This record gives sequence, structure tokens and C-alpha cells, in this order.
Amino acid sequence: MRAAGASGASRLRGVDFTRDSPEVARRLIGTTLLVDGVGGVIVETEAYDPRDPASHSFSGPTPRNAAMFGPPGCAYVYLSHGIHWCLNFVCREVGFGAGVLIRALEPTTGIASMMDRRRQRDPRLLCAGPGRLAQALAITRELNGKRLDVPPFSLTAATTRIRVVCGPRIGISKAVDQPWRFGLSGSRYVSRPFR
DNA sequence: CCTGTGATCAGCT
DNA sequence: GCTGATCACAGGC
Repeated sequence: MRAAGASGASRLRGVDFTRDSPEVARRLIGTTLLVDGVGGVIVETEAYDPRDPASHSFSGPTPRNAAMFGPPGCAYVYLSHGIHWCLNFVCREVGFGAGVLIRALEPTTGIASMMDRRRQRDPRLLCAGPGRLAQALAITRELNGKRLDVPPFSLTAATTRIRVVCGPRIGISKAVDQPWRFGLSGSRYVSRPFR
């Protein structure tokens, strides 16, 4: 038994998933994410919170968003527009309903697999956007609710100091003013530039 | 660079 | 029924 602090899936190599989603979103930038050994460096994230009208968790738990109200340090995966899978990391605590949407990676590992899955040769378009990223990493509903600290997931914190920029979130109509989108400064692998 | 539109379906009212 | 945390493509500037 640990004396204090987050443990298990909620704390992974420097990223503490029990903290507020904007802080987790910021600290995830620079972290390497792999699924079955395929992935890269997280360069873009967005925070969501149950008090935020744009969040799936805003109206409380439902069968779809149940994982978002589950343990921190787990995945919440959902289907967007009937076409695209999207990957979130659950934050805070059981029953809270906060998460971070992983929006873009700089591909580093298993690039051939990602090109194959997406039939896309331009490395800048392999993981630039949540739907593209999920397709490149073969993320589907099967990973919903799974812990991020055990296979097929792998998270490795950045070893060097990172400069992070932020701005308004993308593709939502509510709470547009909250600057809860975060990115790796100067990265050419984000889904859209930061201003 | 920007804007508009179709695809396609689970979830919610 | 309608909406949407998206993408790819088409067309205009």
C-alpha cells in the first residue's frame, strides 16, 4: 500500500491523470504513445470537463460515455459522425467525467503499418486529427475502458524540456472560448496551426 | 489559404 | 428525427 498520491494506472511516468484535464492535456504534449508498438509523440491534445457544455460528460453518465466516468489513466474511445474513432485519456477520479482528447501525433514508430492502414504516404497526414490518428493506430471500441499502463498501450514521458502552446478547441459549437487545446510549439504534425 | 458538402450511424430527445 | 470532440474532396480567391 502506498502512503499517498496517485498510483497504478492513474500515474504513468510523470503524467498524473488525477489532475484537472487542462493540466493533463498540457503535460501529455511530448509524451510518446504506442499501441501495439505503433505510434509517436503526442503533439496536440484537448481537455474536456463535466462542467463544460462541449463535453460528452456534461449531461452525466450514459452507456456511451461510461468509460469517461471510470478510473483515471484509462481510455475512452467513441465513434464520431458514424465514421471516425477518437481516443481520450480519462482524468480525475471515478465518477468525475473528465478527459483529454488525443488529436495528433508526430509519427515515429511503425510508420509502414500506419501508412498501410491509412493508405496515406504523407507522414504529416498520418496522425493529424483524432480520426486519422485512431485509424493509423488501429484504435476501435475494443480499447474503450482499457488501462493505459498495460499493453497494447505504452506511454513514455518526454525526456527533454518542451514548449507548449494553447488555443481554442476545434470542431465544437459550445464553450468555444475556453483555450483548452494544447500543442507542441512549432510542430508541423498538428491538425491545424496555432495562432 | 479558405469555405462548403457528403459520407454514415450511435446516441439522445 | 436530429445532432455531432471528423475527414476528404471540390471549388474559389
